[in-house]
Amino acid sequence: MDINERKLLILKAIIDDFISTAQPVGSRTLAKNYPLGISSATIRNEMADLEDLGLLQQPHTSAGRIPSGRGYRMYVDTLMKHSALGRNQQEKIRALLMSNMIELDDVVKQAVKLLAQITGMTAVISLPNFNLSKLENIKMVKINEQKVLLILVSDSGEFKTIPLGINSSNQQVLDMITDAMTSRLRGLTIKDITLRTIGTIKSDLSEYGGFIDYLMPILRDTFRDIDQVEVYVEGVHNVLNLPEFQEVGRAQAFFDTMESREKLCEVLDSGDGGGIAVRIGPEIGLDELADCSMIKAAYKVNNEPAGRIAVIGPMRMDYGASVAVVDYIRETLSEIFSGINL
Amino acid sequence: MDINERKLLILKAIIDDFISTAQPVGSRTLAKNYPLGISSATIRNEMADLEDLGLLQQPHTSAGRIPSGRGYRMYVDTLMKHSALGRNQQEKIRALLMSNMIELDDVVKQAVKLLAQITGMTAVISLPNFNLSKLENIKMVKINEQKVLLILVSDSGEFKTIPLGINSSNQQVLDMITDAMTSRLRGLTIKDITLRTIGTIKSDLSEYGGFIDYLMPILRDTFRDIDQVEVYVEGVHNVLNLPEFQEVGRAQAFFDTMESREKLCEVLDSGDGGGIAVRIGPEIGLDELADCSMIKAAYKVNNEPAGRIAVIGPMRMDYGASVAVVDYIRETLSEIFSGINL
DNA sequence: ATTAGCACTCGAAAATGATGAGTGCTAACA
DNA sequence: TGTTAGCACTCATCATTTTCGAGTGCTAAT
Repeated sequence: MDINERKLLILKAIIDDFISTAQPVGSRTLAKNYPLGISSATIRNEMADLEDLGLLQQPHTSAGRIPSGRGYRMYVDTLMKHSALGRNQQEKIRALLMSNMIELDDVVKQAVKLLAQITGMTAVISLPNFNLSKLENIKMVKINEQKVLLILVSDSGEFKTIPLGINSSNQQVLDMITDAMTSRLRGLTIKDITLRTIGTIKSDLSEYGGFIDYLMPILRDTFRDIDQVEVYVEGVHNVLNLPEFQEVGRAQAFFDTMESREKLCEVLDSGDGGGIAVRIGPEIGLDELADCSMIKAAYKVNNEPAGRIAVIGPMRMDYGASVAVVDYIRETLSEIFSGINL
Repeated sequence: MDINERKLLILKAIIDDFISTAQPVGSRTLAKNYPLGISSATIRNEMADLEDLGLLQQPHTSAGRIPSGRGYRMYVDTLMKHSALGRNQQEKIRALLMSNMIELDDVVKQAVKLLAQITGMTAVISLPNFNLSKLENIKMVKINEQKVLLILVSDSGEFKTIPLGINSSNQQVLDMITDAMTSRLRGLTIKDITLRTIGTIKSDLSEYGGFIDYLMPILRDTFRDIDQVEVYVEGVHNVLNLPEFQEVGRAQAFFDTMESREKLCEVLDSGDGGGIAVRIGPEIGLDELADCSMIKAAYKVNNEPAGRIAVIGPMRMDYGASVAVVDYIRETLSEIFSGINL
């Protein structure tokens, strides 16, 4: 038995219905609510075939059918309607994201909030890894007798501040040191900085020997420790509105997963870099999310792939709408971050 | 009918039992499990009296009794056992909080995590309001052609960084300006800074007229906008383990409340500044938390009241243990923050 | 190939009933 | 007079049964 046009039409109708009602859908309701032009009996036969093909499944004998993972996959790949985002929602997104924010972080935080709010699911976004951007400038500012603020500026205009507990020193000395560091380190990524690199700086500054000996180990440790990728999550609690999360245990497991930065990173970073990706159930690659789906995309900074943006929700999500939102936000972010030093 | 020693003993037993089982407690179990030396019938009579006194209540006719708000109040005020924290837990807390952290923020974040973890409930902590600390130093660091980092240092050694979108200028000019600002503003709190104060700075720097005209409105807006109190929340999801939050709706309402910075601030800041406070149900002063309890305390920085720390959980919480933890953490924080410029 | 008809399945919801923890009251007792 | 044993009564909880209906698969007629 092979799959034909009509079977696909029925599959689409079933999935559409299930997505909006969260109830197994039977032949009668299908015949009634969708203009398929065939009777429920015929639909029944086709549904049995679709089940044999592994695209549908039955929770129990006398229930309707629900889509299987493979069913959703086929739906997403070939059946679903790719709706574009409404004009007014586009406006809203642009307005909020383009309202004069100075820092990339702020824009990204706003974006993830928006994404969660619009989709009613959980949104996740990762920031470009600071480690991988090239250093442009290094500064140290004396805050008080015990504290110095280290400022690392990247060539894309992002910066990172790191407070250091360093005993008294004067600003001139700090400036000399950071000037030397900047000339040695400019153009390198943080990952590139090795013990040797730091050693060369020391030799430039023999006059401040003692202080340098004190400072360098601290800087070495600092550079070594800047490696966490920032991930922002929003709308975790939204899932409580969905029928599939009505058991507290289920919800709790989801929350736990969403609190694990590593798991999220793993899930975000897996797979192709390119366009927009829809991961269904086990495709996500994480047991805890085996009955969820994820839509993710990479946004760009200066036309280079930078961070990832994703929506996570039940398998039964409105793929069409969600893809549209993720795509539009990805596009808007990439546009905002294109070619400008914020 | 007045309240006597025995009634109090029974009340205490009931509350102790209810706290650990979350089940209405009846006369028989009470007689069986507690060495009260009287029969269940007598206990029944006393319980009826306690109910008349408004200290107990009955979910329905044929159930046991549960404590009322007033019952808990009496329990907390006069009956409960004030347990001290175990030696090893004390060690753990000290070790974690005193491990060389440079910033007050970091210590506080660690503290709130600990508090949530130890109590198994939700922990909230507010940071000292930066607005109210005296300015010690002001710096501006040029990040790149479009961006300047404003650094405000308080006399307690805390600082705040604020990125400003300011077009090109050179570091010398920025230094001149911040020197002037520092000498004018040192010792003031941010709240003290008015339009007039800013005006006086301008007159000091007539030579940079144009740039000042450009800069001042930005600074004015910046100062005006630094007024949010930071609040950290941890362990919101812990409540899902408690029987009183097994209905999703209930949990959701709680989560929503915990996400509202304003509500939390309101609740934290209300009432006396002094020692440790236990707020039971409606005493919290927030409808959404009317069936929760909160234990809160103020910690000190440099021996001045600074931020608040609190645990929020169901009315049926282990008050003795929770008070002990909150108290110990408050004390440890105050100690860490005493007299030292971090 | 399609569909009407029918017997059958099985979960969900409602109805029923047993259980038992709990109460209040009364009367007997120390 | 305070305490307690005894008893009738209440009522949530749980298990069992019943009913209901949406849904299925199969067969025979179109």
